Amino acid sequence: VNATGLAVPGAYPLALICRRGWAAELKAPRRNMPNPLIRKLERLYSLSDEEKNGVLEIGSRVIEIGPRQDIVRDGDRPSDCKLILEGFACRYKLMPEGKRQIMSFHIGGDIVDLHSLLLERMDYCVATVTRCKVSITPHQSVLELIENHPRIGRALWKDTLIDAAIFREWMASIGRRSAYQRIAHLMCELATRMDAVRLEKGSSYDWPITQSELGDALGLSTVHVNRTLQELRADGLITLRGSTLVIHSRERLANVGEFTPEYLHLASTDSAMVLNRRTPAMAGRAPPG
Amino acid sequence: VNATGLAVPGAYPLALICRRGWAAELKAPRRNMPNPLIRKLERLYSLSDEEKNGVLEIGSRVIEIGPRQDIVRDGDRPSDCKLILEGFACRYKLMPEGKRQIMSFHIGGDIVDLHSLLLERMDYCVATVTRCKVSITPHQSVLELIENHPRIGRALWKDTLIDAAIFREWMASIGRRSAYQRIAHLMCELATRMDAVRLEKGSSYDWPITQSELGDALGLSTVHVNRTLQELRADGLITLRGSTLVIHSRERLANVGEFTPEYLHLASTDSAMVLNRRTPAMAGRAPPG
DNA sequence: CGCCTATTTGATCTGATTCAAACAATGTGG
DNA sequence: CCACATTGTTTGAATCAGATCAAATAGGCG
Repeated sequence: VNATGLAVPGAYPLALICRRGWAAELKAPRRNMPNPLIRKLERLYSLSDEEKNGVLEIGSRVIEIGPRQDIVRDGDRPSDCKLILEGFACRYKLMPEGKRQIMSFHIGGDIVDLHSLLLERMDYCVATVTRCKVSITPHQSVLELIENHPRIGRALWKDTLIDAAIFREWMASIGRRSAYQRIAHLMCELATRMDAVRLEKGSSYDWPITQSELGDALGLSTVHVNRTLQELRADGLITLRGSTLVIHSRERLANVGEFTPEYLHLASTDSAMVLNRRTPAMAGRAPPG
Repeated sequence: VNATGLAVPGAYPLALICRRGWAAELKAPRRNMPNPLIRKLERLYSLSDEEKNGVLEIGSRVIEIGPRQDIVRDGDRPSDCKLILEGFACRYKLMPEGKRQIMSFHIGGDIVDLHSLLLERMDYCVATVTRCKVSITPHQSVLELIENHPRIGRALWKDTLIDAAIFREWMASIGRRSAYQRIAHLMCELATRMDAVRLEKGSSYDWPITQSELGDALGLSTVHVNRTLQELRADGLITLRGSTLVIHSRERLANVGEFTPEYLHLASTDSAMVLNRRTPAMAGRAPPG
């Protein structure tokens, strides 16, 4: 049952929120980890100390939510924003006849319903994929924060623009790439985004996404996802067992999936930043026909 | 040839821009028409006189661009924003092997590359569909404007959020609806948006989109679009001849395409509206839940 | 009129869906 | 620790929506 009082058929159960504490985690983080919102924002714009203090003063609370639970529902009118701290989540829409389209996957550092800050009514659902730790911040606090620190507002706006860029790339995938390419592309995207969070490039990744979720994300049937995954394995591109994905050659997989990271607008690809290389000369070029 | 100096194979020719005048059109509009940017913004938030004056002082220029010409290219780093005043435009991506995915269609009042205001590098192209009148405003001016009038920044942010909502709905269409439904859905969307601009609901619409463009927008082949259009005609849902679309029953077409207008977040569907209500005290605050 | 672009038609092929059932893994409670 | 339930993966067979290829029409326009 959502805010409108109507059941959403086929939706995941709504999360029973178990409160963990008020801001405690955020204000006194363990292991010298900076506040996750600050880390997120700093990947968009570097912040002044004053701005960072502004963020720290925000009253967020942290909750934990089990796997496959709805955090927000289509039609809801949330009064706070949710930031994923740990775990996997996704945004999706349910359509008549129970069809589902997953619109994006989210990992630590992603804000999943910033949409609701300016547009009151949700037009999609957000659900966890794995158990998640989620930080919840009242709209009121966010609005005050960006009122006092316009650059933070700018950073959040930028974040939603990157969101949109990812949607566009998915549209291209779903509309114009084969099943084989779509899966390869998605794997590259998520691997790249996970690399950006952990600040190093790996080849082994946490992959809690089921084949039916993959299908719903890529506009394919579960059966066909299964067979296509087998092809990818047979071609030596990946190993996927349990919930671990190993990418044997990132370059080959990217080639197959036509993946180029520009649309993610990671600092490293945009201009100056952390991660690895990238030849500026090649950036943004349409691949030669 | 784009900003990187490289040809984009398969792209439309880059617009040869014919300058029409500096701001003239915008400052002294004919027929008592308000400034189009103001009209656009007012559909998102109502503006104070001071804010309106701020908009009026902006130095925009108006240009005309012929049909099927690129306005901005993937990889470009524009230094201004483009607002469509008249005509049809679209955003698209080109992929290897010449495949194209159209991501959105645009009509008068739409800003097509607000993306570039905060993210320097374009990750998509913008092209005209028909001859267009386009207003061009330097980033610099827009940035100054929103610095002085934060609510205008908020309105623009909101606009990009609606953009993203439309992308999401398209993803759902392409990923999970049949060809028949996709076409019906797109027709409903555009009809609804055109109604919003002209402020009345009609049944006859300008439809300059070719079948091959339709296919590229919906992830279908031209041939299949053709046959599906014939089905829609045979079922008495539409008449499409020349560049005029007549929708015989909006309700039936919406049913077929599973179209509901909420995701467009038009003022009338979202409760917090523009023309009515709004007290100065509320300025900058989120609309009441 | 002739050129170019858009639409239409026909025939054929295939990537992907659907339905159904078996199998594997993981967890749960007794 | 096992029996059982649940959820996810795999397999096979039949079918279909939509793609592809190729060629014929129909419009629009200089």
